[in-house]
Amino acid sequence: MIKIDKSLINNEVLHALSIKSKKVTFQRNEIVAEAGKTCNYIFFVRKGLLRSFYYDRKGKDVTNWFASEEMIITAAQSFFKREPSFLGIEAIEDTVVRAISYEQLEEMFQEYHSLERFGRLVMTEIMMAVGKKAIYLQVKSAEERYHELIKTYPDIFYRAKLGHIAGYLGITQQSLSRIRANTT
Amino acid sequence: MIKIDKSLINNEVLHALSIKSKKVTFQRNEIVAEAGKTCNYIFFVRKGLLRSFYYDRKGKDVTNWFASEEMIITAAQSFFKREPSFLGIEAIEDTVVRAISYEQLEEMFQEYHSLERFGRLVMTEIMMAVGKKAIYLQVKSAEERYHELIKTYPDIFYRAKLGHIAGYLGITQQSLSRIRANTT
DNA sequence: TTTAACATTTCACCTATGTTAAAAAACAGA
DNA sequence: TCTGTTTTTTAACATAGGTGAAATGTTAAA
Repeated sequence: MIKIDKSLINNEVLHALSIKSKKVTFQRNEIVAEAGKTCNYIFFVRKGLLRSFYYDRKGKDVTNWFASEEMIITAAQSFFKREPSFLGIEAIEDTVVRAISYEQLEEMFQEYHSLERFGRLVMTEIMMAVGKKAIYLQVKSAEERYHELIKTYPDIFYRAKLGHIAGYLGITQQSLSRIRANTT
Repeated sequence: MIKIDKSLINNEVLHALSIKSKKVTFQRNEIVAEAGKTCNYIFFVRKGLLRSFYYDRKGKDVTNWFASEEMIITAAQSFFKREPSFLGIEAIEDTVVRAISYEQLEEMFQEYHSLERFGRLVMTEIMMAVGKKAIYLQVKSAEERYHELIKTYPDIFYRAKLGHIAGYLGITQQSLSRIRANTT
C-alpha cells in the first residue's frame, strides 16, 4: 500500500521511465512473480489489485502486502538483493501494470542522479509504511488493526477475500469473521 | 539493528562524512532525542547501546528498536519527513555516537551522487529489517520471536532490560519471564 | 436451474498471552 | 555492609484469538 508521488520526479526522468518500462497484463488469480525465483521486476499498478504472500511454517498462505491503482509492488528483498524470493505475487483481479526490470532500473539510477534520489525517497516511504505495520502488530488488537486497515484503504474490504485480509492482519479468517460480526 | 556496510562508500565520501559529523557522548538513561520534537540527527553508534521507544495508548513504554556498536539509529519518520517524532531515543548504556544533522546530510546528498546511492541502499536494508520484524509479529509465537532475537543479536540478552526486550517483542515483561523459565 | 466449488460464518473448545498482585532477587548509593 | 529502589520472577485468574468441524452463503459452469 505504497502510493507513488510522481511530483517528486522531473518530466525527463518520468519520460525515460515510461520508455524503459513495459505494459503487462495479468488475469485474476494469475501468478505475477513466483516464490523461490528471483523477482526481476518492480511493478507500477495501473489497474487492478495484487497481493504478495508467503507460506508460514505450517503451510498456511499469509498475505504480506496489497497494491492497487497507482501503487508499487515487488518482492523487495529478492528484487533489491538479487536473491530467490520467499514471497510470491499474484493478481487478485484482472490487472494492468507497468514493469521495470532490475537491470533497466540500475541503468537509470546510474544515468539520472535525480532518480537515485527518488529511489531513496520511495524506499523511505516503504520503510515507514512497513514500520507502521510492525507497530500495529506490536501493540494493537486484531480488531483495531482491522478497522485501521479499512479506514485507510476502504476498497480492500470489497476487493480482497476475507482470508487475504485476515492473513495480512496476522489472524485467522474465522477470527476476522468474528470481528466483523461483533462490530457491524 | 541495522549494521552499516562501509565498503559501499568510497573513501572520499567517508572522509567528508567524518568531517561533517560530530562526536557526542551520552550517559546511561540519558535522552538522546525527545518524543514530540523533530529529530534532527541520525546517529552512528561507536560504543554503547541505544533504544527508540514510544508510549502505547495505555501509556505503556514500548521499545521499537535497538542499536549498538556499528549500527545506526534515528527517529526515521521524523528525521526524513521533518515532522515531530512519536519516538523517543534513549541511551541504555554510556554511549558514544557520531551524529549528522539533516541539513548536513542533505548537503552531502546533493554533493555526492554516490552518497545518495548509499542512502538508498541503507534505506533498503532498514526496510527489509523492519519488514522481517513485521513478518515475525504476523506469524511467529512470542517464544519464537524471542529465540530469533537472541540468536541474531545475542548480546542484547545481557545488555538490555527484560522490559525493553519484551516491549520490542510485543509482549509483557511477565510473559517474557515465563518464556525464559520454560526454556532455560 | 442445478450443482459443484469456493468463501464465509458459526460454534464449542483450547491455548498463549495479558492482568494484577505479591515475593524474590539484583543493584546502587550511603 | 546495609538499605531503599529497581528489576525479575512467580502465581492465580481473565481473555483474545486459534483450532477443527460443520452449516450456510455465493458464484459460476454446465
